[in-house]
Amino acid sequence: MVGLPNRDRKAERREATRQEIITAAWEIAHENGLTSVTLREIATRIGMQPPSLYSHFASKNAIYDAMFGQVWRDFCVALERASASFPAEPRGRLLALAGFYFDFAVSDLERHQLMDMPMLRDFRPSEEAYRPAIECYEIMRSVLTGIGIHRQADLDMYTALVGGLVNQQLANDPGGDRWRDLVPRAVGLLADDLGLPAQPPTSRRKT
Amino acid sequence: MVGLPNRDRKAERREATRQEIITAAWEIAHENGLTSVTLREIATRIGMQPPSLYSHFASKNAIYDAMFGQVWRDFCVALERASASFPAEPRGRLLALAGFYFDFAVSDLERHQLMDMPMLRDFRPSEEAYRPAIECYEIMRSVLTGIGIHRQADLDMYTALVGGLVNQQLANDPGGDRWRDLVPRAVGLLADDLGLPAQPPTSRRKT
DNA sequence: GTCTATACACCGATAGAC
DNA sequence: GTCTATCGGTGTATAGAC
Repeated sequence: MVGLPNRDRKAERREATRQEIITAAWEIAHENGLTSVTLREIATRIGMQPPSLYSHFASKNAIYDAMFGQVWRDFCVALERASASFPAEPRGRLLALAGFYFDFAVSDLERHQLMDMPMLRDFRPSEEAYRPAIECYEIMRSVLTGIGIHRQADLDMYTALVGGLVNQQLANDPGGDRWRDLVPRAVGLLADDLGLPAQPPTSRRKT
Repeated sequence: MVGLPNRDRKAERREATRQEIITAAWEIAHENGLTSVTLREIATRIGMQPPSLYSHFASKNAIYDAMFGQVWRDFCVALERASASFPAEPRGRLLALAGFYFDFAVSDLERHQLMDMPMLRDFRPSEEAYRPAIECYEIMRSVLTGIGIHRQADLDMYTALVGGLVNQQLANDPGGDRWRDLVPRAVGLLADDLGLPAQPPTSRRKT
């Protein structure tokens, strides 16, 4: 009896090639900047002719789109995993969330530009690629809600604060710690403003 | 006696043409984005052939350079003029400075991108064009110093805070007020943290 | 100083053979 | 699915006539 193969080798090979293309695109982005990704250069790196890429992606923007979706999925997974270990205590939890986002964003400029900045003039993520981004935002919001941060104005203040630190770090001290070191202080300011309960003294023996 | 003309009409005409070019470049930047400025399009708008622009600027980046220098000079003048009317009282003065910068930055996205963001891949301002930017920074710093803000970490916190609000406003609510409305609150937080004296009650009759 | 003509190096995308 | 060949377009910049 001739059944269907239980592994679709063809589909696997196809997916592997798509990944090769995306990986090469990230390589170029990291070396020469996000806007320097070209079909020619991708093709050269993976040993193809440029037109062959159209067998796997409908256009150059479709490649950006796949990159966008993937990094947001990555962030989603990393955030969900990390948030399980965040402290339960509100201030510690807020600081952990801010620090996690800061470190993730700052560790890869081009990724940050694709995820959070409108750098590519005529690229708009498809609805499908945007879905993980929304999912991510919901996870972050649920963490903040759990701390007691509900009002939109408070969320806006939080995003401006953390985003501002990230941008200054990337723009003025890439690879350094100048604004990273300000994260606890900035989060503390916000926590005071929001009236979060003061952090309990750490590892005090029971009295 | 044949003297030198007291007005150099030729030089004046030349300067006027340079200005025409720069103005056209800003027009394009505002309509289609900073990176969409091309020599072809500039030439078309002022009724020239593209190569003719090289009689006035050595390269496309030289045009960006002139734009960069000019907007920073404009900001310098505006800031110096406005700061004369800032309140003397520290908290009011800090808020006035932050508000002034916020409004200036937010009122023109492309100008902000040229002044404060590294958007143009292979454009680095010349030393001459950068000079007004430094002068500006010194004016801002002197205002902050006058309030009692000296430490680098405090200045860094200020720039991150205000810059963060600006970026969120431009990215997520262009033309709106969502983050503009948070400026007083954010500045208040920072003022508290720095221990600035509390603002006196406004327009209290003398007692 | 402005023009015409052109060089040169790219780019994304398509057609059609194999 | 990959190739070759090519199209039609972008862009900056230079040479030389006027």
